[in-house]
Amino acid sequence: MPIYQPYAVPGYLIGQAANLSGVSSANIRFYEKEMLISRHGTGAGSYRMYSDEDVHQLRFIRQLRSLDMTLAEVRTLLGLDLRKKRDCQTARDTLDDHIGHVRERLKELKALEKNLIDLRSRCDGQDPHCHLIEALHAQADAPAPQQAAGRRQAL
Amino acid sequence: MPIYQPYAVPGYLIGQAANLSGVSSANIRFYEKEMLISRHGTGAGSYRMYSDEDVHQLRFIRQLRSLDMTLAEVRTLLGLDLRKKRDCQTARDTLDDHIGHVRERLKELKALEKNLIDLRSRCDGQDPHCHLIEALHAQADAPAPQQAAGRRQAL
DNA sequence: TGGAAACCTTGTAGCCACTTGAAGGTCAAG
DNA sequence: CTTGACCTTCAAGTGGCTACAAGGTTTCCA
Repeated sequence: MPIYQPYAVPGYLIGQAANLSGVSSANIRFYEKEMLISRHGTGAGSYRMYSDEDVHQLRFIRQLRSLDMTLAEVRTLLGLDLRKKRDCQTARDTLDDHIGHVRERLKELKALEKNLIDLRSRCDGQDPHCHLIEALHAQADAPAPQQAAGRRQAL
Repeated sequence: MPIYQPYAVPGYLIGQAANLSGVSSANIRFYEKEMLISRHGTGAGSYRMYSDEDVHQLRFIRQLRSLDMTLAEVRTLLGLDLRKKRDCQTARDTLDDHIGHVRERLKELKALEKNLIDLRSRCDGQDPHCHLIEALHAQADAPAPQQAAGRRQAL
């Protein structure tokens, strides 16, 4: 069964590039708008066409995103030359920063878990008085440890 | 120095409520729009006025947000009666779910940290060839462990 | 030749929980 | 009457997408 195959030109349609890279079509267009991937005219129709290198680039981006890097970080890492010492330094710095972010967020989440477990332990559902709701309201009025604990963040 | 004090009415202006609660003025207006806090007409001017109870409610919301709960969860917990058994159950369920989310995210982040550290260890900046950039590109082309690892998420 | 199926296009809006900015109104004190 | 400290509404931006609507293009099959 010959799948949908328009044009006899070399390259992939966006849907095929999506399948090969694991990045959705809509997302590929989004990356194009964000200038993480370039669009090259096909001549024939108005359909976007992608080469094997494009697909690699998409997989590369996907890989960095799966490491929770921001698109800004991805932009930094895209186009680095592994033979240039400066680029290698840039890559290491970027990664180090990112590891720092991850560790910070880990710390916050661990503190959060502890806090939540402590709260949860106050209520077993037996007492006619709900110590859980009570504790939440009491903590709200406590003045001290307000600024601590993580507000919801990107990572 | 008698600070800015318009009207001799009991209650706080939005900025005062913001200071007392730790929730910014803009954020209070946002919560009002989201119906997490109600606006009561002042009669006098067109300024919003807040009571001590309102301030408590804001602090309560802030407390739940500092536990990384969503506004949907906050909505659920707002207005629960600590004397009702059903409400207590609701509170416990909500908290249990939330702890589940936090633990899931912790797991993901820990896996991520490991992955990143492994990557980082490949490059010391001595080799003329950057093994870090190389590894990133190589991992992008590896077919297997694609779906694993966390894409950036809310928590 | 005609029509359905499968793909593509652009554009817009929505998600979450806010923050920032513009343009202007209201109040108290000097 | 001005200053300035506060308030108002409305709109848009943040990040990284996803989803939808309305329509165009291409291939295949009867």
